[in-house]
Amino acid sequence: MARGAAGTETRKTRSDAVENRRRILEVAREEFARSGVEGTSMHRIGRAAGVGQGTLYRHFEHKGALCSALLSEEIGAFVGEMQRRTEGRGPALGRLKWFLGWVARFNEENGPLLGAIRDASSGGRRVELYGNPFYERLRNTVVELLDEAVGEGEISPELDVECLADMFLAALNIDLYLYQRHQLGMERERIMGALRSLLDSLRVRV
Amino acid sequence: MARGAAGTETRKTRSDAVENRRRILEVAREEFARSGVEGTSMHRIGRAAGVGQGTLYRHFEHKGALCSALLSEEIGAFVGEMQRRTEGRGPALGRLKWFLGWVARFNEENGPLLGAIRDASSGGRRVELYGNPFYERLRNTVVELLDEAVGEGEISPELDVECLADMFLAALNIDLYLYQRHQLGMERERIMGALRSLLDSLRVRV
DNA sequence: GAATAAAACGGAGAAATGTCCGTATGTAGA
DNA sequence: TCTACATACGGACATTTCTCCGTTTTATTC
Repeated sequence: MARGAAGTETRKTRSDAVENRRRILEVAREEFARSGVEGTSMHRIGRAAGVGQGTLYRHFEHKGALCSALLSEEIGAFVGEMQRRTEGRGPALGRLKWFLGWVARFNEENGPLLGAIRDASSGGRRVELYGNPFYERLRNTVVELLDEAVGEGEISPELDVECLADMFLAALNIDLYLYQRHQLGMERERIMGALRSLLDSLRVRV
Repeated sequence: MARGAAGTETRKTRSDAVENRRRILEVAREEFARSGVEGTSMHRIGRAAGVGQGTLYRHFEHKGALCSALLSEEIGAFVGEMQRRTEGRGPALGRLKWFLGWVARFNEENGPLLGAIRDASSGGRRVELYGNPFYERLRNTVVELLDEAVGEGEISPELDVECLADMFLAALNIDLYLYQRHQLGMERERIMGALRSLLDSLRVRV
């Protein structure tokens, strides 16, 4: 406790560690694409990346964390694009519908991967569906749009927009979505239709 | 294919199998209570019940299935009571609100257990949130109540009640519920308030 | 009651996840 | 460049879930 006034003395990350982390992600992406998340063992990822188990787990606490890191990369672009396009103008409720449709399409495309990822964790370390940066951004967008809708007098100011935002997103929850699509055989358009009708019913009638 | 006209010839289940199944459930309930779901291995359950792994897995395909079976027992009474009390009369939408409130209260009481159970499975065999008998019954009840509401002219006949039923239940999804309660610090009454306002907005205005 | 075949049992072991700790290596200061 | 040590590496291993298959038991038929 003698040196470094702030006590936040920090050493540059070792270059081999940086490189290893990069290679693990690269290899994992390939292997997951080839054999699926389930079908790819952590052991194999380690070997393919040329690192031992200790190293692998030093970088990613568990398989779910590795999946999350991978998904984060994929998601980045999606969220950016999406948020930019919801900033347009026009009735906020209309933009919210469009936004939720986009989320449904994302489910459609990444459903299998998301499902696999959600299944991939064990030992109580499942990938969190809520409370991660991705969900926060989705949630914020919905809240903002609902707020705008309130501001524009489209919907009642008495509504609890925070809570409703969660509920609209829950309607597109990946677990439910997969169940409706594959177990119940509903089409995406049907699901979106129901959700839209719910949004429309919020409208204040003159 | 000579005997048994209907071809549904069936043999009485072996008594040892019946007894083993019963004992496995009994032991599992105890061990889970003592050490938690996570902290109890299938191995241990087998030993404590006096059966081998093969037998254990013959009765319950995977740990999640055992959890489900256990939960089903707990749930039985709950669902019966619930369904009986929703058969009363009065406006269907009001009864639906009451019913969903009941589900929320169930979440409140069994949340930690449900969460633990949901985490407990591995190898892609997690406890299914959808498509199990419990969910089916919840879903059916909501669908029936919505249908009644349509019949009584409370809500529009154009609504997709099947799909909406899933969405209302999704609003009380255990994962979301736990997140709202503990991460976001929302009270149960707040959550129910938002859900009720959503239901009210469905009303056809005169 | 004995024969028979279907059903269930048991436990070794395959395969996966995640931990531990002795060893190696890169970074910073002299 | 040399030294010191924080940091990262590696792989054996403990633990767990679930499978496989030879053996045993039970219900049924005669």
